Amino acid sequence: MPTIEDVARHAGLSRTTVSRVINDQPYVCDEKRQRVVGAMRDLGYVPNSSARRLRSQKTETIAILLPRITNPFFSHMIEAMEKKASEWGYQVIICQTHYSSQKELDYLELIRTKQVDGMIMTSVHNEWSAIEEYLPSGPIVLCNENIEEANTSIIYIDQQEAAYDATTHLIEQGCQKLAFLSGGMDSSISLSRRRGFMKAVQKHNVSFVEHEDFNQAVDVESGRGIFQSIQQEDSDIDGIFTGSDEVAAGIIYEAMNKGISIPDDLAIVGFDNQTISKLMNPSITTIEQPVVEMAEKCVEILIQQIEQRGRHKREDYIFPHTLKKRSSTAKPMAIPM
Amino acid sequence: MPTIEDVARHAGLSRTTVSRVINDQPYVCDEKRQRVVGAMRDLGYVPNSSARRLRSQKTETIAILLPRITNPFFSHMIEAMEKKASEWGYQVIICQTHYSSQKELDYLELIRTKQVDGMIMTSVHNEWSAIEEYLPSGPIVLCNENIEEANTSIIYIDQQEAAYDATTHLIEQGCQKLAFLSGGMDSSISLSRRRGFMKAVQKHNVSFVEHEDFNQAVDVESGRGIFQSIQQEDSDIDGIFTGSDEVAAGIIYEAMNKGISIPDDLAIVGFDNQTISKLMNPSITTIEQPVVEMAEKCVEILIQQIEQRGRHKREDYIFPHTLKKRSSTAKPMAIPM
DNA sequence: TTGTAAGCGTTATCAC
DNA sequence: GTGATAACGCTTACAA
Repeated sequence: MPTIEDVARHAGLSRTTVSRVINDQPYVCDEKRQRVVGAMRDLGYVPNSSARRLRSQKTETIAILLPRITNPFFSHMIEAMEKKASEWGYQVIICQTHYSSQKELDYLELIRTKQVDGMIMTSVHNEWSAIEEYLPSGPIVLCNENIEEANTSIIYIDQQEAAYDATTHLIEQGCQKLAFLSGGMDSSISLSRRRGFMKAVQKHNVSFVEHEDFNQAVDVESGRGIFQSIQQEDSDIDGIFTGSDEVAAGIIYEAMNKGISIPDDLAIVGFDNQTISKLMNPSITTIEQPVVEMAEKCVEILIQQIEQRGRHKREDYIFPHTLKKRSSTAKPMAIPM
Repeated sequence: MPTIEDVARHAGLSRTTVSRVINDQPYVCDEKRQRVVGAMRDLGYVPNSSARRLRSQKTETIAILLPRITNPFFSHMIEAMEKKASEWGYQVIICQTHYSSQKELDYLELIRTKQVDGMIMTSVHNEWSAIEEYLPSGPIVLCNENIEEANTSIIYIDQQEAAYDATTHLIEQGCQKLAFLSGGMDSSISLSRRRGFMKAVQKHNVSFVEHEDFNQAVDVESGRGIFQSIQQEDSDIDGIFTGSDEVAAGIIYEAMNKGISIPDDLAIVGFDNQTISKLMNPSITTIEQPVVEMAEKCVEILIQQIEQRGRHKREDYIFPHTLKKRSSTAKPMAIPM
């Protein structure tokens, strides 16, 4: 591997001049510039990026923390983030926490050890106070979760309002007894959605059922399991807010197998407007988030913070959501309210 | 940010000794080891990884090239790769080529500029001769595509055999006129599958239809489009090999809308055994690949090559595939053969 | 406009 | 056991 020194010697010039050419700086006359370019080509020179990083204290790399990339919501988000980052000349390191707070901390070390210039967290599994410790090492921007105490910029949709809209829709369709599913008791997202659900339920004075495993609804399998337990123990539930298209798909799949009619016997709302929500039969009513726009905004903000240096105060970017009404809630004799 | 020098001063020792402690080397007495550890803690020291990279000529990072991460086949593959790499202490950079040969070359530069120690390519959009140029810079392992000329290790399933099995299954179910869909004329995967399809068709002397846009079948939308064109121009086709569960889902979706019965009027085979193939109604007959095992093997081989240095000769790792028979091909009056 | 030289933070070599 | 010292390959004051 030739170094800048080799190029300089080959061109009969100094390292400085070569460096200037590499970095497109002025103060090199055309003739020498050509000589350098020629020498680089002759030797097949490429700048060593480790050396550049050490010298310039920049990595042009960002880390994205997420639970699992196979969740389509996150894979769409990452797709857009990587694309945007790449346009700005940044690399993306992917960090799957698999819902572990320890792995989250391990990955946060990347910013302390200067392996990345900045970080995006799409989920948060530690107390904010623990994450805050890393802020002095470089910018961290949140995308998706809205942590109240967080003193850094955040991108999200109004989860409470979204859940309220979805729940109200179920009620408008004539549901009398609801269930609220979520992917965990502790996440900021689940908490907000629960608030929205409760607000709608209380406003319209509709009853609802709670159950331990309603808070473990994360994928198709858990959706299937929950349907079975509902059928055995709470078969009078006639409307479910799932918080996930995959969970909704699992429930619908199992319901069809058992001959339960969706939406007549049971109406269901998903979340995220994933491909599957359109393809299922019946198709799934769901909440759409502008993932791509959120992802792009997030990368822009992060890179801007990286390039400006210094500490940045919190700014909230709240994106709009949309209720996509489809067959899984289209009760024939819905009562207009 | 404290440096090793600061720690050394704080502990009243030399950089060397501190370095020995950091790297768990012998020849440091217990007392001084403790002093160093204490100093590191006091100062909140973390080793600077850019400096380490420069010094050791290693990045502990690998790049994974893929078309788009939103394709579930690839997101499952990446999930497993990242997990495995992380177990070995390696970072993963994600590189989406979006099917562009130029972007592929851009990302290959990562290995020349020593930003990564090695590389996994899950798709190939350049001539092998172009990619070969990068081999001297570091190991590149292929996972998924089987390039004949490639002089590097490869992991794949026998695509020809898989397509042959799927096509034979369609024929066994009584299909008389088939169609072969693929995601592009030029990829090694499409070519192998086409060979397998042709082999089955010729062996059983069944007819088939060719059409320009049958080679542009990449996602749900193109599946829908192709169904429409088939219905207009080739409505006597009664069996389709799609090469993709998403395309199959698109066709089924559209067929249901148009009142065409699957599999009675039209049987369909997908590929990859994605979540959606089980959930669609009718469920999709498909070919399963052991993605996770392939991904893990691939990372192991790559890391092994990285840590052994030197040039490695090609080895082929061929994984088994399985035909998952489901409703989309379950013709009631199938003729056993 | 060009070159000299001093680091960036580590680790490896060698002498003590 | 321990500690100077010289790289690793690059950028950037500062001098010329």
